[in-house]
Amino acid sequence: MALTTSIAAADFEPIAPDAAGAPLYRAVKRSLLRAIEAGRYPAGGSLPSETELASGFGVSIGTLRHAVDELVAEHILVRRQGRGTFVALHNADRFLFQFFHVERSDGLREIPRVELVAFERVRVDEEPAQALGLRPGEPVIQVDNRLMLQGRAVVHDRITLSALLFKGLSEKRLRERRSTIYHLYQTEFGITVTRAQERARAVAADRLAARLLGLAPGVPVMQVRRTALTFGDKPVEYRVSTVNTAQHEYVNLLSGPP
Amino acid sequence: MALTTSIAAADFEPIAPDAAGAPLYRAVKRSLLRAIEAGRYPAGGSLPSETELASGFGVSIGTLRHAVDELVAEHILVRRQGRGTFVALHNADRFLFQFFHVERSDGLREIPRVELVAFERVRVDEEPAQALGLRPGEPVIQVDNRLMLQGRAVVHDRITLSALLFKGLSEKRLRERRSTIYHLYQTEFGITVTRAQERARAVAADRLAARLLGLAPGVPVMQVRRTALTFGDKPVEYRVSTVNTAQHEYVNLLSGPP
DNA sequence: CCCAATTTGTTCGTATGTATA
DNA sequence: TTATACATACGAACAAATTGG
Repeated sequence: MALTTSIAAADFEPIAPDAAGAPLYRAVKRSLLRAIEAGRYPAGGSLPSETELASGFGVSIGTLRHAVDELVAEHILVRRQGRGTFVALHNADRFLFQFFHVERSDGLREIPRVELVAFERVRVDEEPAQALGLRPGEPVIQVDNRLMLQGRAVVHDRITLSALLFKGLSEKRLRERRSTIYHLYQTEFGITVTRAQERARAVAADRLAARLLGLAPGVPVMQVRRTALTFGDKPVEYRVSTVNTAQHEYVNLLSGPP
Repeated sequence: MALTTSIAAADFEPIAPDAAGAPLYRAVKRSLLRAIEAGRYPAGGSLPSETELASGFGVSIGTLRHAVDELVAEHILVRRQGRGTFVALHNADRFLFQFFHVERSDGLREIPRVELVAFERVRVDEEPAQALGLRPGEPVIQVDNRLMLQGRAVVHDRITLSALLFKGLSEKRLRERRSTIYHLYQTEFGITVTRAQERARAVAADRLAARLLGLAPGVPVMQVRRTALTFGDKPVEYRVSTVNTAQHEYVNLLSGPP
């Protein structure tokens, strides 16, 4: 016999229209999203079944599915026929390549080997402060990584994270992680990166980049500034990547108009 | 009284399952896509109503909507409540910015002023030939544009088009176009660009770029190679953009995992 | 190996609301 | 105002995938 206890009361906030005349499925979607943001369901965890959710919200199965459809389209939920609906998990290489855009000029994609070059706790500079919505001088964690492809140093990443948001992050935990750093954010800190914005320029390699990438200073390199966002477009990571594009390229796939 | 003539027979190929066990709405989607590709409905033109299409295909309204939903998500169709369903039109500035990614470092977006620098009919080189799926030496049209932002030359584009595909394209028609070049492709040649792939590198400015952008040769610039695709991922345009990123940046918005 | 229970996926049909011409 | 078109919401039935006995 299946339990038919109320779901809505305990796990979700009551559904209320977003605005006058707003569709019902949007209210359901918002309630689901709030529950996920609040960590009510851990990343990778399963939600109640569609029939349970629908009856819990007091809506039809079709309306519930419409709401879940949109969350699936936004990559926040994942559906698996016969198993259930899950909070999206960023465990695989698939996720890596969603945000890692460097590949060899001939099109070869490889998983980069990451070398941690430096791990520091510092006060935040003007530029990352603005990107992360912090006041200059607030404590941040600054990580320098070197990414190797085909045994060659191709990318230098300088990552800036709010020390408050990533309380307890240590060099050890960073070194000992399996999988990607975004997977670490998600599993260890409950922070899911949903989107990112990147701005790229061509610059002459500075001394640090030249040394780490084995280049002559002044050689043209690509500099990519990335702000990674979580739910509600809240910034959680600022990253400056310096890419040696002598043998590699920065790849971008565009789709049609929105 | 509304006409209830059969739609499917005249306008669409009969729906047949893609494969054993493939869902019905996919077959409907494919048939719709074929009709659009074939130019059965011009860009910007309206499709028959959902009820007409559904009865024409012999499926329920819900199944028809599911098929159209996917085409809308892929930006191939546009729905307007109370008006109808239309083949997506690339008329607006909105479309321009879908493929134009350069903006000022402070975030200012501006519509570029385009100067046609050269228009030539030549035999295609190795690189654009491969991108366009042509044999080296086939006739192509080569267009050189200079893009001005805030009165400054910021981008040089070299565009390569198959002379066969764009038969009748002249310098005059190119100069006299309103709107974007992709809009011209669509309205004058029936070619709709749906997606594009870009590969970027940092390079030292060559003499041509230096002259056109008013730079010293050797200055770092971004070089973006773009292949623009139409339905069925058929390549229709190859473009090499050289960007002076001294005051401007190349912007890219990423969404979550697929 | 098969069966049964569970869960999502697909398809159908109907009714009503909202926007447009 | 009226007719038409898409948007939302409801409910039902069966298919397909998964899991566990």
